[in-house]
Amino acid sequence: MKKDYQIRNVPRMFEEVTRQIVDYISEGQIEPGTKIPTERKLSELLEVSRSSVREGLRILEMLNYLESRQGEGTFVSVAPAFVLPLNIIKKETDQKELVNYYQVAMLHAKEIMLLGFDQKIIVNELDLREQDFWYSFSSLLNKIGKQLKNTYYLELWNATHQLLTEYDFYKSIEFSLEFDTIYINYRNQNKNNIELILLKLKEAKIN
Amino acid sequence: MKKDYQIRNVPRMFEEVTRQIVDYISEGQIEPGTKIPTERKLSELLEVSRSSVREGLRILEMLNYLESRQGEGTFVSVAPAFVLPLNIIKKETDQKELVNYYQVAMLHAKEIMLLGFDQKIIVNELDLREQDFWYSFSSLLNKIGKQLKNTYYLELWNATHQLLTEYDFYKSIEFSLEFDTIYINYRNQNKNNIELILLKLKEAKIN
DNA sequence: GTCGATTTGTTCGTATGTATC
DNA sequence: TGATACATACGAACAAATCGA
Repeated sequence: MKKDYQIRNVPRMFEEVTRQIVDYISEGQIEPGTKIPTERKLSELLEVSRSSVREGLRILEMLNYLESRQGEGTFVSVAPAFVLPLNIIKKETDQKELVNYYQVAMLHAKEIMLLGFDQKIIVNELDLREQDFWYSFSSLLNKIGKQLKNTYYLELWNATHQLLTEYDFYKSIEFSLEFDTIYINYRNQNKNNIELILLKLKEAKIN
Repeated sequence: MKKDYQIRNVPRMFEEVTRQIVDYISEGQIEPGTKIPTERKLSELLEVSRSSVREGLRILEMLNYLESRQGEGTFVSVAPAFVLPLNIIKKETDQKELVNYYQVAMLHAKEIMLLGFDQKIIVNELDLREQDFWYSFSSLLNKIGKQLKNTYYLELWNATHQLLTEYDFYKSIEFSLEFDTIYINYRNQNKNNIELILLKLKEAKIN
């Protein structure tokens, strides 16, 4: 008699711990930066061993709910809506995976700019002459994206962009485009031009 | 002299453990389902304590690189490209967050269908008369998305869709649409119709 | 600048629960 | 039933970092 109809039916201590701590934070409306009880206190409060508490804390730390610092304590931080495993575990990766992330990034870049038009979001004071294309582009997207009702498009952009930067992906893209071209087209509300540019960028040749 | 220019400069054991295990898996091209050495063996091999090994394993388990089963062992599994913290830690959530995820989901649904057109992906044998709209819709997207060069759009759809289902979000959407409408329009390659339908769905009223 | 208290990081030994044969 | 292998869990101890008196 197999029980292949049920997976992970046994809850484990550390899962309970993560649940409790998340509840503690969200119910208590604890602000980011606030210190939470020490591992030993949590161990007493939740009536589990310190080891189990630590396993739970690891999970929350990795999801960016918390940050632990030796000698100081454990602090609440701002959890992202999306986590990219590659951002946590730096491993060897083939170009194909990165291209996939790149296309997702560009999809969200496009959505951010188009929604920026619709919601008439104006971006001023962008002086990035010294910076490279992708840095500037990301700055623009952040200025727009933060003002959108839905900030998840931007979150996904930032998560993928960070990954692509750390894996040094952009250098392998063949394209010739000044950032100003994008910036000016956005300010002039040339929707069609922007769509065209972003499409070309998305379909750019990768070395 | 403060060292605020550097965060997390001290690597911790469990981080080293995760890195090593990931390397072990990817370099050895270990197939999903394969058993990895026991915690005690890993502890000896990596020359760290059992607790540290376990903290590392927790991380990889949560990112779906691994799965541990008591009494059996720890097994390699297929890691996703995106992780949604809400899918791991079930906590109370306000509707606003879910709407954000919903819009991201719809963005990717649209991308999957449009790319499905371009790449002339044909979907047959879809008999879902007994199922509800979202189940059928997701089935269609999966049939198309799996055949795309870039499967990350589908991954993001599935991750968000799973979340929305578990949080029982769809019942709060006001819309009246038969799945057949979408299916027929896709088969007839009515690109404009599809775009229109998906836009309406994305902008649907939420209760 | 030193000392002591606090707190996380890490290790080890032991006991228990679960699956397989 | 028993034996073995393995993950789960606990608690005590010590190391290392931080902070304030």
